Amino acid sequence: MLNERARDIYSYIQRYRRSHGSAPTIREIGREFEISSTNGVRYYLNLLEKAGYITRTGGISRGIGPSTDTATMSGIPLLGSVAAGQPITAEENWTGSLEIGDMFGQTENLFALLVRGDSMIDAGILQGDYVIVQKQETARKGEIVVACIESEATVKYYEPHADRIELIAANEKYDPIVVTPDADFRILGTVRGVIRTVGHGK
Amino acid sequence: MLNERARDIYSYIQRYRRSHGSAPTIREIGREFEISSTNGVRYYLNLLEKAGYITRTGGISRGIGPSTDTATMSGIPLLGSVAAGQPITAEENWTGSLEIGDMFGQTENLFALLVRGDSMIDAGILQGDYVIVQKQETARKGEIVVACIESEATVKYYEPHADRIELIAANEKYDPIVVTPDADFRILGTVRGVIRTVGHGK
DNA sequence: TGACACGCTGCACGTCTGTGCAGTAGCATT
DNA sequence: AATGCTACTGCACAGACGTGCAGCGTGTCA
Repeated sequence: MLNERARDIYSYIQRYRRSHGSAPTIREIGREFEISSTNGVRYYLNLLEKAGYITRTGGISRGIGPSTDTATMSGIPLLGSVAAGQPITAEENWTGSLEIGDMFGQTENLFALLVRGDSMIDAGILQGDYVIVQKQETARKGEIVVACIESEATVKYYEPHADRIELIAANEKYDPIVVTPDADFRILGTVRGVIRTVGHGK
Repeated sequence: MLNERARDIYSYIQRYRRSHGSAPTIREIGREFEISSTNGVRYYLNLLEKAGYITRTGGISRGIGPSTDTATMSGIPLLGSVAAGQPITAEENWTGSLEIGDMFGQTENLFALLVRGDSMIDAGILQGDYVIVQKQETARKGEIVVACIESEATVKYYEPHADRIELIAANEKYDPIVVTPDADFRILGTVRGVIRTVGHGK
């Protein structure tokens, strides 16, 4: 839909807003991307507006607003719920967005997952909670990871051993899952936080 | 620390930024609060800046930024931790702010509390979690409330009876607290959510 | 009753910023 | 060789916007 440079500019606008609290000006964007004419930038802003990534208010300074359809907003994308197939690819499974901002540090590689099941109940992660996940391929011993085994995503404690990896639930009802080196196993990320809403269905 | 009008203006700035993606201009704030002179507004902006609520970049339009110390940001004010004296009055005990946005519906009467102790562990609320609390004087049976008994704030299940109120912990180690009608008891709000960050101290 | 802080008004100035119009180099089509 | 699209350059203009300076009415504390 958009070319790479347009997406870079969109990303820059988001980052700028996060750190400055306001959108950048046309000239600031131009300086960043070495576009000397304001109309070079306006060309891209028109693209972004037509594609629905931003809304613009004419005539006023820094009139670049977020898109109106609630999802794209800012925050952390909400990608679905753990225990489905293997989502985690950003555009698909986009079921909304969590507004968390800088609470978990850099939001670049973060996303949220809705937890299904009670396997992490002793770690205070209940059914219906959202886990905030940092996307990464590795993890340290004892961390809570979101992993993909045989196309199934789960949340578990990560316990690597010399010849195998154990994924341990925080619930006595469940036995550890032992992963051998030849299994179809991949770490999707490590859990960095938990968010829960209680009451009146919300 | 700040008077009411200054806090109203701060709140307006936050709301404006959320909906427009940029901070308001001095004149826009003036229009909203019926302050006809730009310097009437600047007077308050100086207060807010000195108090650390905002940072300002001189000379540029919409140069009102969020405060640099990560906490205050926008969102929900963070008022301290449960089990202290009796905080919950907005200005005092303001130890930061959680960026949650619209996740819990209207953020007007919400605030966050850091949980101390393990009395709600079976409800998935652990030590170090933040509970999101809706400020209100009443609660329904079975809701998790933040209540103030004899100047002590606690988080418990709310179980009213004809002649007394019971506050029940979600931990077998603790017995219910029975509150008689003549006791010094007040509901501060009901718990609407839980947020936890895990890993690397953050 | 004088001094001083608070919470503004009013205005002029200069810079920041979005907009409109005109033009161009490179590339792919036709 | 002409056409058209992409991705810009360059410039001038008007209005948006922050800043500085001067002044004023009200309340309070001494």
